[in-house]
Amino acid sequence: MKKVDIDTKMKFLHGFSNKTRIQILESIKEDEKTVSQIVDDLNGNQSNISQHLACLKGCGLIVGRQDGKYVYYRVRNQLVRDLLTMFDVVLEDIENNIACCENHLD
Amino acid sequence: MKKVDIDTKMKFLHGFSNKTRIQILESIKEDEKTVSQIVDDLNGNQSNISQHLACLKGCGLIVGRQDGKYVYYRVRNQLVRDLLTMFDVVLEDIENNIACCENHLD
DNA sequence: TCATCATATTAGCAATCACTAATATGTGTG
DNA sequence: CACACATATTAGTGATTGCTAATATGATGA
Repeated sequence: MKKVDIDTKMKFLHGFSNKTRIQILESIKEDEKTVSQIVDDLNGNQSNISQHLACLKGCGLIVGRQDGKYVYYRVRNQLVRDLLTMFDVVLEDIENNIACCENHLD
Repeated sequence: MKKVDIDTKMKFLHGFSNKTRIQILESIKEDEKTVSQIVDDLNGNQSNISQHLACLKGCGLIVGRQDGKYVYYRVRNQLVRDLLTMFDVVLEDIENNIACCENHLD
């Protein structure tokens, strides 16, 4: 495995550090969507969503393609999808672990 | 897979959103270390590192154990370790992908 | 070409975050 | 007990981030 530059890595990870961005990623995890579909989906503000889409694109997490007057965004590839799934897996595991190890005190 | 609350998830992901925290995680990914060892490792400030350790503990990513006058921290479990590895794998893949798809312009 | 719809960009402000310095707590040892 | 060392906590400040509203760009179709 090639060594990864820490600043590049932080730029990449920054994509996951905001609730709206995570919601966007989840919204388009399985199928591509237009900006307006995403805005509807999240009940969000067009400008705000558009900014976050630009951010996610900059992080390399999503890609967009123009089709007529619409722009479709999707998660870049299967690995990114796997990573999103892994978040849930690890978090669930941690929650169980914390629950079972610390509730002695109740 | 149980459904994961989005705010809990954000709290968890927040752990990965800062360079110092990522460096701490990498520093203790394989073996546990005392706070001062980590401070040395990162060439950091004791107060600052201590705050980030508290944050990472709050995120559920690391655990600490006191041994005499030292506190040893380690990554919570293998799944978290796997997630850290996966960051590198996915990022490397993305970098290659971007490199090969966008350098036509040069 | 003009009007309309989809998306992107910009500016300004409020909220959050990370850092430093100072101080407090806690633990072992003479 | 008193001192030294390891770690945690607090307060204050500067920097970064996210949001909204307004505006700009770009594409379609009458």
